[in-house]
Amino acid sequence: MNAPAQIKKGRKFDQVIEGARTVFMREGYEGASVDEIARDAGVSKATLYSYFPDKQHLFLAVLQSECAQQAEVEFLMDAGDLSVEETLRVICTSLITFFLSTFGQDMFRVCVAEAQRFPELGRTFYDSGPKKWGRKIALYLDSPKARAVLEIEDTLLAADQLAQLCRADLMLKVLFGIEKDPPEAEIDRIASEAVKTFLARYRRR
Amino acid sequence: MNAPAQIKKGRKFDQVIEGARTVFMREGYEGASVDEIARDAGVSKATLYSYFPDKQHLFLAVLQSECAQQAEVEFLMDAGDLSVEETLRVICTSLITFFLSTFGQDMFRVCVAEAQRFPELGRTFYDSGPKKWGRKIALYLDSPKARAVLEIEDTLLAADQLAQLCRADLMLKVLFGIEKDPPEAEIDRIASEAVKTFLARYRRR
DNA sequence: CCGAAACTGAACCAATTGGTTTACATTATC
DNA sequence: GATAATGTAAACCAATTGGTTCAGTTTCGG
Repeated sequence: MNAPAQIKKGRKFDQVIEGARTVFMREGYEGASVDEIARDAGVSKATLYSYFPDKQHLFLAVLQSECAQQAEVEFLMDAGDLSVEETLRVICTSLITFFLSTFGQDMFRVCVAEAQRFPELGRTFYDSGPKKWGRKIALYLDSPKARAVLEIEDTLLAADQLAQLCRADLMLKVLFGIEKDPPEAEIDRIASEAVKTFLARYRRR
Repeated sequence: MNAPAQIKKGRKFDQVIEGARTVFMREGYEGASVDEIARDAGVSKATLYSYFPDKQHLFLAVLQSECAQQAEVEFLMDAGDLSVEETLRVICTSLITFFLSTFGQDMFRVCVAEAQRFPELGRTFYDSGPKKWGRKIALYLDSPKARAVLEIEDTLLAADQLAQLCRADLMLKVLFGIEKDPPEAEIDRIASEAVKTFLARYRRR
C-alpha cells in the first residue's frame, strides 16, 4: 500500500532494529554511536548503512516501531460483567503497570529527551500513547453502562484526570530513580486511591 | 562553611554558568559541545576549563544551581484570609503555570533525559521539586484551617494527587510540542477542574 | 602605576564521530 | 553448482569531540 521509502531490504533487518532499540533507549540519540549499535546488533556497519541512509532515519524507524507497539498496549476493559468500579480499577492497574514498566519508562524518557530535536516524534508519541488511551477511556466513560453510574460533562478531560491520578507518587519516583521496582501492593493502593478520587467526583448522585 | 571543592574562581563565573545553562537546556548533555558553550558564554575555552575540571562537573554545577532555584519556587498559599477552596485554586494555578513555563519544562526535560547517566541528579531534582512541593502542600492540608474543611488520611498522597491533577491535558501537550502556549483561560479551567475533583474526594461530609 | 591574577585566542592533541568503500565471504534460489 | 543477493571486516575519510598549553592581553587591587 505505502512505498517503503527505500528503507529495509534483507534478513538481518530485525537484528538491526533490535540493537538500535537497545542502545538508543540506554544512551539517547546523541549518546548512542553507530558503531556501538552495529556491535550490539551483531552486524557490520556496512550492513546497517545498507538499510538506513543515516543515523536519524534509523532512530526514527526505531521510535516509530516502538510507538506502534505502544499503540497496541491493551488495558483489558469492559471485560465481561465487571462493575464500573471494578472496570476502573482494572484500567488503573494496567495503566500504572505500563507507566512503571521498563518499556513505558524508556519510551517516555527518550521521547521527552528528543521531542525537541525531532518535532514530529513528539506528536507521534503523544498520539500513539496518551491521546489514544485517553480516547479509549473516554469511550468507555461514554458507554451506556458507565453513564448509568457516572455523570461527566467532559469525558476526555475526566479520562485524562484518571490517567494522571494513576501517576501519583510512583511515576516520578521511578522515573528519577528514587524507587526501582514498586511492590504490587503499592500499585494496587495507588490504583485504588485513583478510583476513589475519580468516583468521588464523577459518581452519579 | 563548606569547602568549595576547588571549583569557581574569577569574575566571569556567572557568564560561564549562564552560557552552559542555555546550551545544556537546548541540546541536552551529549548534544552540547564545550566549544559552543564557551562561544555562547562569550568566554574562552581556557577560562571555562579553569573553572571546571571537565564537562560533567560543569553540567552538574548548572543543574545543581537550577535545582536550587527550582526549590525556591513559591506558589503563594495561605496568603491572608482566602477560603480553603480559594487557596487550593491559587496553589493549582501556580503549579500549572510553573509546569508549563519554559524553565519548568526545560528542567523536567533535561533531568528526565539525564537521570540515567547522572543518578544523583535524579534524586536532587526530585527532592528540590516534586518532593518539596508535595511536602509543602501536605503541610497546608494538615493545617487546622484546612482540616476544618477537609478529611484526609494520607495528606502526602493527597497532595501528590492534586499536583498530578494539575498536569491533566496541558502538561504532556506542551512537553511533546502539541501545544505551545496555552491561554490563561485553559489553565484556569484545568485548575478549576483539579480543585473540583480534589474537593469531591476530600471535602469533609 | 606596578604587579599579579584573570582572561584570551589559537594552536594542538588523541580519540571518536557518522559515513563510505573495497575485497572477500556467506547465503539462498533455481 | 552457478548466480546474484546479502553480508562481512577493516581500512579509510573529514569533521568534531573533550581537553591542554602557552605567549600575550586585559583587568584590577594596593
